[in-house]
Amino acid sequence: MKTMTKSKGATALPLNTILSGDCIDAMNSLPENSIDLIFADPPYNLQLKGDLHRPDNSKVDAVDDEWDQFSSFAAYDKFTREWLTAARRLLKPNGAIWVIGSYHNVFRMGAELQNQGYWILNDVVWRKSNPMPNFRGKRFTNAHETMIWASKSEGAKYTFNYEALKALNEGVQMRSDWVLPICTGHERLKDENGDKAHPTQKPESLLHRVLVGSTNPGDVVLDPFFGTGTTGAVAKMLGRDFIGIEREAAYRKVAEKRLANTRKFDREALQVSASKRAEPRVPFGQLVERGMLRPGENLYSINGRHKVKVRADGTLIGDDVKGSIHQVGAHLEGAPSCNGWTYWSYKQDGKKVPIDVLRQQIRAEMAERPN
Amino acid sequence: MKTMTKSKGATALPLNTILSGDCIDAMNSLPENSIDLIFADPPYNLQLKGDLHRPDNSKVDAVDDEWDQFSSFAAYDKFTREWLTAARRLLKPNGAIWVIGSYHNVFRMGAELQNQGYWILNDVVWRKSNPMPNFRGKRFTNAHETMIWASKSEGAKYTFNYEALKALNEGVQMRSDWVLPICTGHERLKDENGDKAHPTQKPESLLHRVLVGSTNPGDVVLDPFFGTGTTGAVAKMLGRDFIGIEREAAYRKVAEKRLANTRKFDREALQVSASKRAEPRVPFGQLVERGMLRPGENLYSINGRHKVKVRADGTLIGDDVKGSIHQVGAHLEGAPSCNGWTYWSYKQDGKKVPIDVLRQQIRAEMAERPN
DNA sequence: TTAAAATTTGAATCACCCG
DNA sequence: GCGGGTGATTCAAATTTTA
Repeated sequence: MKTMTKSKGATALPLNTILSGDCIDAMNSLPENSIDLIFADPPYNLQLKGDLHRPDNSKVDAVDDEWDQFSSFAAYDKFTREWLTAARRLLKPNGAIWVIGSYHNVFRMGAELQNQGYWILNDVVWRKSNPMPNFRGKRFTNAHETMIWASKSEGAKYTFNYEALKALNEGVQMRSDWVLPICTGHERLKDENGDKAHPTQKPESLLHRVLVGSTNPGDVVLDPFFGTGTTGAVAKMLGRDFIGIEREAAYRKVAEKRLANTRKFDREALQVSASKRAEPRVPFGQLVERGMLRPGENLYSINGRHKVKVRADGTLIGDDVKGSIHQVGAHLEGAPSCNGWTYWSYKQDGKKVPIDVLRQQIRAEMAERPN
Repeated sequence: MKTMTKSKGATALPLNTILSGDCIDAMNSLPENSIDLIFADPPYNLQLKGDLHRPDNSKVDAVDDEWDQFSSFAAYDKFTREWLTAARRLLKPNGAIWVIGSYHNVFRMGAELQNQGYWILNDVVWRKSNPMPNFRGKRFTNAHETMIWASKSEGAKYTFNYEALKALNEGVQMRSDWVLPICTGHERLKDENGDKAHPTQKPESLLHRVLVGSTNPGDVVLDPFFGTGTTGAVAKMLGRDFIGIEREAAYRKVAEKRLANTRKFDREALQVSASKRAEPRVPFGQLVERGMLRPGENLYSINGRHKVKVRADGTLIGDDVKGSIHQVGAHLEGAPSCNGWTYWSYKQDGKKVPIDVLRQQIRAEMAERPN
């Protein structure tokens, strides 16, 4: 499945592969403005002091790997500054980034994102339904992690599949707090000894929501701290291309095997609920041109308080106002704006019918006979 | 109720009073190592641009007060550095601080806390049960704010009333995410015109949990951004002493009146703080995200007459229909409504199993570990 | 008087295309 | 790049009004 396509000038993107080595060097080897989304789960700089034991004296298998050790905040900040700089260079102008962390590192990442000109869109809380309890009763159960979602710069046109996320949430808009279980059971990858292959493997459900919400099929997703490849696996399932970067050979090996066993969902399943904004624009005048409404015909406001006349050029005229369906509606309601399509009705057989019904008819025809 | 006690050397603490003026000057006028807990709700530096209207065209009453305006991140950082420095000087060696903020400012506060040698104990997420929605469908509903709880330094013996919090949480240890409603109704203070007295009044339930958890009766609690005095009111109710600092005379006036009407150990108010637990809603999309059902998988109607496919966003697609599990079921049966949970089954080992079984599984998980 | 329906409101970095 | 026109967009809870 490895591919080298979507070349940008002289350099091609190593799509659907895992690069080895230092993530900053690897990122700098890729062409600028070439990535749609970055998901980054960097070392958390945990600063654990000594071992932690449960009440039964069993030892907690803490994250004490060498890669998570930084000598100081300054060292961690330098690392953060460098990889975020490399990441920003890679992003397309309308690309975006997600970073995930805990209170140990997320404030430093968030501040650095802002310092570099990234524009924060949301912070999203992953609320774990089954976190590890606080065994000593000295603090609150650490039951969440924080993600930051940011565009490359202020004003960028980031991807946000609002309707798809709303559908995922059964018709209510998605909030900034996501309740999802941690990665356990069959999904949790094991090494040859049967121990967990990676200490902080993220659940696929988390990446599913991130990728459905902020990418489209065919987008290129980069994960500079690939680990055992959750980002790549979910990207592949969802029909996105991925690039992983991972320093540790053991993690790369587990990820390669995982990806080989991952299958893309079928095409139909990848279609998601689309926004109305994606529908083709229909000028109101077309209803008049097509004879669906006649010049001189009356339109009635949704609240029944206003009556206006259609003119031959597709504008409306009322007692003291004329203009487009939107302008006249806004003026009559004293509102800053008005969607004329849903505001006005015409009379058919004595009954009021919203003019939006006529727009639907035209759109249906367009779908049948494109052009 | 004003008192001047607990003198420290030559300087006495102005207990249970509201100091006027700039919070940094006021803090510097107080004796060092004298405060048990600081709760700080500083300006968030929202940087709002134009107006925002709801879909019904009503205008959102934005937080555009002069006190929330900063010229740059650098200016905001300088402000943060200065007040956190002054605050740290005031704290007793075993004292602690809480700060609250949103993604606009909380990362900068968190980083500065760490830089100054404060030791972060938890970040706590206030999940709002009734947040303002995202009206334009451009981002996730901003449904939470973040609090950081930190001791004066690493190794300090901070106060944590584990058992009291566990009791507040129906016998389960308190987690780092708190579901509480925003401040509305009778609790929301009004000015002479009947408008809200302060744009960002915090709910007493939030402060109740903070003060029960991290102070003891008789402790001195300082709030350098006192506003309309929620911290003071809850402190008084709980038998803690408070010191407030507030720049705006209008807020001080409202707070003084509020405090005069507040009584210690107000049973009724304590009841209010107990949060209601609602029946958990499980969106169908979560079954897809969690991998319990896979995009592309078939669902079968209870009568065996219909077969549809699951999509990645948790909607269904049939021959000529798509939508939620409920919408598609209703359409296929020609019914006005349909409970998709009981209407659809999936196949497991060749046998049809109602999807409601999967919902029961998730509900069971949630019931095991409530909140 | 009571229940139901309608209205109000909340720390918000909240369009996009075309000429 | 700028200005103007089109037209898409909300959830929970408290309060007020209507039936």
